[in-house]
Amino acid sequence: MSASKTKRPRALRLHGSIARDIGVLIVSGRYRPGHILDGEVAASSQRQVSRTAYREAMRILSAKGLVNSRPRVGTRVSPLEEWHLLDPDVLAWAFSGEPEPEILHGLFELRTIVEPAAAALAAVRRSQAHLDNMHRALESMSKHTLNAEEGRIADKEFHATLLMATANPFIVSLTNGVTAAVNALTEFKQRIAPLKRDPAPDHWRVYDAIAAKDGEAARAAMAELIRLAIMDTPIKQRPKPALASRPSRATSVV
Amino acid sequence: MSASKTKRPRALRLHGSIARDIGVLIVSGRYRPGHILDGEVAASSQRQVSRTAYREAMRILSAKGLVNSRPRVGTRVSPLEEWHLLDPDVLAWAFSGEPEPEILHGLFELRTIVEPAAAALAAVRRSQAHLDNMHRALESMSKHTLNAEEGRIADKEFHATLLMATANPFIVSLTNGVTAAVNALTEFKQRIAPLKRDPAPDHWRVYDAIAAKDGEAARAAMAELIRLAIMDTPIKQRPKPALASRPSRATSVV
DNA sequence: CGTGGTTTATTACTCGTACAAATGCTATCC
DNA sequence: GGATAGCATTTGTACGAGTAATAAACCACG
Repeated sequence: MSASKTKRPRALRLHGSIARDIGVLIVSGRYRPGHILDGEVAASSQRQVSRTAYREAMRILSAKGLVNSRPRVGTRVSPLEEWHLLDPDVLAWAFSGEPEPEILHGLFELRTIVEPAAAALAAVRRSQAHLDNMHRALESMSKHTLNAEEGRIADKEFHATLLMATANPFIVSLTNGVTAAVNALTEFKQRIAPLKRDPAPDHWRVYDAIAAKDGEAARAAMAELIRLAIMDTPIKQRPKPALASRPSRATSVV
Repeated sequence: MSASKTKRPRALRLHGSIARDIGVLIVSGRYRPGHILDGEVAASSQRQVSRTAYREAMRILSAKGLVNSRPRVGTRVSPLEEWHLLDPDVLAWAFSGEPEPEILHGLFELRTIVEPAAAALAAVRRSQAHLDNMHRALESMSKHTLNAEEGRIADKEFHATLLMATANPFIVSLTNGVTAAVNALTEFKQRIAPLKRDPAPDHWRVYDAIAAKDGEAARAAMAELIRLAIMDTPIKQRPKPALASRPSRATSVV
């Protein structure tokens, strides 16, 4: 699991940063679905980069379902339902600013569905190595708390190991995305209001159930953990219903 | 939902087909994680394409977590846990050949977790438009059966609309991937052994529960539907445990 | 007045070459 | 023997030219 220490490029390459910039503009709502970006020549010269680099950035965004390009039309921002929201990068971009309440709620709802079930599977399938790893992570988390970077890494590690213990490649694939989001979310929560409640006990209850190979107990403990995490998250109530009722989307979706 | 009829390029572009070719080689296990692809100049000249096109293909694969490139090292196939398995393209590539039993089982397990919960949400949140759309899809499915392309499209439409009715962007995002896989899977099942059982009644039960806004009934009906779908799928028992016990992975995962 | 095929203009797509930057490897020096 | 500077290799970035796809304008025809 410390496989996440895989050597990566220190800084993003040019095409990577262009993709990130425009990707953030898209997921943050600055470029709405249907919006047509500037042509390759114009956009690349505006940004003072080569057309090659800009095109490679477009390939990245296109691979993540955020845009699609066609001759004679240009590069158009794809409708929301085509976005690969579970892609780790897309998720990270979505949480780079202040996440929309809608997104926040949706992510918690998904976690409420998937993670308790995953905990139940993990309880049955986990190896001793998984268990040890989760134990180490929880000790580190208890020691450093979520106020320290090290504690947040341990939290991520705990959830990642749990999902890996399910031995289901698709659930494992959710790992990166969800942990990326949870990480961003934890930092976000810290920015707004430092956590008062100690989250370690909830995690230990999940651990104990998994250690005992008790699937149903693990499911219940994880459900409770997520419920508490939701309680701790300051969902910003949107005072203006401007964005809430998007007439343009409501009609187009179905 | 006929929004899925969005005009798409008739045929894949050059970079797209290169990405698909190499992507299939990777997900099918021909290129194992850690394998280093040929250098850009060699690979592009072998395929008689420009380095530009080949590089754009690499950017696509990289965006889907299948490879990562670094100067002086080359382009290396990423470890399995970094693959974006829920990406529609990756999923389609995985099912383009004969899917691994491991993958098949994992996908069904994920559906067992997500779709009943989604059905319960959909029952509460669905609009009349959603309901009408699902009704149309089921009528078409009952009429054409899954043996015809039109019936399979209707099946896809039913599941897609159901997931959309949850009004959860993340669950909607699962739509494309899961439907892509289910579609490929249905075709696969048809190739092996045409379906004898009529799947329409199971779908109607889900529909009725959603129409009645009965969340728990919808959850149960969907769970049963998936259970039956699993029964209908000929899981090929792998006689040789060769691939089953991958010592290289087991140690590296945790 | 509409309808179907044809042309055209625009845009992304592909190509080839050249040079720059990053980085693993190695020889060197202390 | 360990740090360090140089080297070689591979990807990264840039530019310019020509090709292919296609939406929209156009025109002939019923």
